[in-house]
Amino acid sequence: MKWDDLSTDWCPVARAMSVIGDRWTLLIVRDCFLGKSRFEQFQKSLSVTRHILADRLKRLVEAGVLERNAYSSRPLRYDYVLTDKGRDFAPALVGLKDWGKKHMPVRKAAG
Amino acid sequence: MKWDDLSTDWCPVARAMSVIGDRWTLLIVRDCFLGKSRFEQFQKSLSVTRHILADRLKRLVEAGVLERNAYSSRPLRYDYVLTDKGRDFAPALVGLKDWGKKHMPVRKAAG
DNA sequence: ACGCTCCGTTCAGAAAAGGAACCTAAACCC
DNA sequence: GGGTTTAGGTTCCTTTTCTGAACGGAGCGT
Repeated sequence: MKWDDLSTDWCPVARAMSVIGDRWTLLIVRDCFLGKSRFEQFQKSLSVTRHILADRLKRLVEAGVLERNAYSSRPLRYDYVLTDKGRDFAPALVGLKDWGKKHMPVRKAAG
Repeated sequence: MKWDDLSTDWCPVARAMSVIGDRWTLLIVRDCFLGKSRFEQFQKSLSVTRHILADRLKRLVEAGVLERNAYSSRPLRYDYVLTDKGRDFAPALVGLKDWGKKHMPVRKAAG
């Protein structure tokens, strides 16, 4: 199965993964829920390379999860905000958060 | 940020992603919920390369999401079943499913 | 003995990610 | 008006990861 084929899979989980099933993509969406919206904010928050960040933002916009808006016209700057589709991702994010909170305590190793 | 560093991130979503935030890992877990448990079953279902499948199963076992059990001792065969930690992932999976169902209809392109 | 099933492992080539430097365009600073 | 800073990318090269396909081992049927 190729990555792109996921988007037409019979399983809705697989189709969801075709958009957010990436190392960084879901964390970008999380950051959006936490109020971040700008390239530099994501980059500092995630320490992801600018290269990858630009790519993932573009994909999220193409997928309709984020919207790219000019928040300043004089220096012409863009930011990224959640669409309805993106905001609707909240329950899934909460599910992941709850699981992480319960089953992934912050410790390096057992012992 | 490195992949491994996610497991000690302050954010529980990030810590969750350190385990299941991979192309295939979450789909393997989904298959487990759908009753699959054997290497060949996962491989046929996901069309993932055997190499990667073996690696992801090992990680899931190490993370305590799956358990590796011998289901046959004479030819000595193993399968993988959800632990409590793994079963507890159900709500997150449902969240992803709902979002995929609502926002990722099965069509190639918008018309 | 030969092939089949099942669970992997190994290897070469392709794709993706990482890291750092560079670019544009305007603003701000003196 | 020249140098620096801010913001949002892009480009390049190296390293890591993934893919595809073949191989291995251990039992089982015939």
